[in-house]
Formats: sequence, structure tokens, C-alpha cells
Amino acid sequence: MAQSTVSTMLHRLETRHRITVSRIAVIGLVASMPGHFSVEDVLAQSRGIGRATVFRTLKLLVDEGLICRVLLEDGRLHYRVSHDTHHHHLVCKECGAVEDFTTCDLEGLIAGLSVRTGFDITSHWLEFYGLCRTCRETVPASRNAILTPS
Amino acid sequence: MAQSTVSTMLHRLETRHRITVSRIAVIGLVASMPGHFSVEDVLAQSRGIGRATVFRTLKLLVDEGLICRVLLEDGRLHYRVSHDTHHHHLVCKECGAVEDFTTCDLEGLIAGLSVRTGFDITSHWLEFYGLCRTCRETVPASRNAILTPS
DNA sequence: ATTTTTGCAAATGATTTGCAGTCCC
DNA sequence: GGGACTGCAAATCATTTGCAAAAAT
Repeated sequence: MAQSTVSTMLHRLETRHRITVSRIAVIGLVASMPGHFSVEDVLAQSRGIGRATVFRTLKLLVDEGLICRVLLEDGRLHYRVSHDTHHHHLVCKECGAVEDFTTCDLEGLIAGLSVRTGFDITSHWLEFYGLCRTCRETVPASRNAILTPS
Repeated sequence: MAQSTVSTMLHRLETRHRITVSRIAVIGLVASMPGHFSVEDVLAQSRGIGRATVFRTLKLLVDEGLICRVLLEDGRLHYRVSHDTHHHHLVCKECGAVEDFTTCDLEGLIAGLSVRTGFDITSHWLEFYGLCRTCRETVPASRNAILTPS
């Protein structure tokens, strides 16, 4: 699974960029991460690869759409291997599990807003937070802080 | 307008915190900002107030709900005087104008997702980006890059 | 009088940059 | 061979912290 992810990513990269030892290593790390990860997570395992190269490679992967950014509830940005083109995330606040979902029925809302405000709406951020099935049963009900980021 | 904002904010603060010269100054700056602003924007005008105090005060204002975070398309966080409790932003990519909107008809989407994934969804980030009416007429149509952040 | 808040300067942390050397195609 | 890429270390930028002095209630 991770292996096929790696070859897919490399294949998608080779058209416009060079395949190098460092890039293969970073992509390997990225593909081996469970769920979402920070730059720090990658750096921690990237022995022998320059810090700058890790940053540069991650940026490259984002630009090429091979990984996507995951916005955490507190505003931090994590990354994640991208599976679909347009999708959103549902992040568990407790264990960090992420579910992707592609249905984002915002068309109606967008249409209404466009008319009302005169904006030409071209993109959006949408992320949901909550507790996954497992954590729901584990986490004490008392800790039900409702922090709405936006 | 800005003045009344200042007194409202001070009044809401005095219950649980001390009103100090620095806080009045920071709140004055915040209230005078056109639209959304970065910490940097405040720091740039905060002569005589310690850097740390500016950070601490902004954090305090966020915690008290007096200002809110605005997520920019590229992931940067800005701030903005908060007018409603639960609302979202519509940000112009060109001039930075912000419209608030409170109707976020996500209930249906949330309900469906909850059932499908087993998540208990408690909060969300939702921000829209586009061109405001004015910029729509100014910006060349060729520059219609569709960058979907998430 | 007591507790909170402040300013400062140093510490920390994250990301970028300049550049000579190296590697890929 | 030549441009793309790398590692390194230093530079930059953003944010936090420790602490003694100052200010608020």
C-alpha cells in the first residue's frame, strides 16, 4: 500500500521534476506516516537529509497536489497524502484520526452568498472536528468543550 | 464607531481582568484596523508596548471572544474584531475585504456525515475566498486561478 | 497589601536563504 | 555539460518565557 503510494507519487513527479535520492526518501517517509503529520514529524525521521530539503520537498508535493494540508482546530497546519482532488477532512480531536469526505453540499450556500454579497466565490476551507466512534466511547462525557474556531 | 468598539471591549474585559494602559492601547489599535490584521500589523504600531504584551493581549482577546481568527487562503491566521458569536468569513483575495455571514447551513451535511462516519462532530472551520464586487470589475479575468486549499 | 500585568532581553522554534558542491538527465 | 537539486550553516522571522519592577484593585 505504502509502496504503491510511493511509486505513484514518484511517477507523478518525474514529468516536471527530477527524481533524487532525497526526494525518494522524503516521499517514503510521507507515505509511511499514519494519518496526518507535521513537518516536524518528517524531520524527526529524515536522517542524512538536510532540513531545508525536507521543507522544499514538502512544498513541492503540496504544489503538485500529492499531499494536502490539514487544518487543525487550533490553526496549525499538518499534511496528509492526498487521495482525491477535492475533499475535506473530519478530524478526531482525541486520536487524530482523519476521515475524508468529498460531498460538500455548499453549492446552495455559495449561490446565496454570491447574490447577497456580490462576491465571486472561488474557493473555500472546510474542516470538521469531533470525536471518532472509538474515542466517543472512551473519552469522559464531561470533556465536551465546544470550541468553534471560526 | 471605533470608540464604541473600544469601550465595549473594555467593558467586557473588566469583569475578569485588569484594565491597563497597555491593554487599552492594544484594543485601540485593534479597533482601528481596517478589516482583518496580523499580529505584525499591531506590533508595527505599538510603540512603547512590549512585544510580549501585544501577543498576550491578543491571545486574551481571542479567549474572551472579543476578536476572532480569520484563516487566510494560504493558511496564515489573521484577526478581526468579533461582531457575532458564531459566524464565518468571506474574504476577498484581492483587496482583503471581509464579509461576515452567520447562516451556515451545514446541519444537513453534518448529520449525514455523523451517521456515515460515526463521528460526533462538535465544531468546524469554514471560510470562503473570492473576489468582492469591486475587485471583480478591476482584476483581469485571466487571473482566475482556482486554488482549493482543502 | 496583594495579585496581576508589564517590559525587557534572551530563549526557543520554525522556516528560509546563500552558496559551493553534487547529482540527474 | 548544464541546469536542477542538495546539504550545511547562518540568517530571518515569529512567538514564548523568566523575572524583577510597576501598576491595578
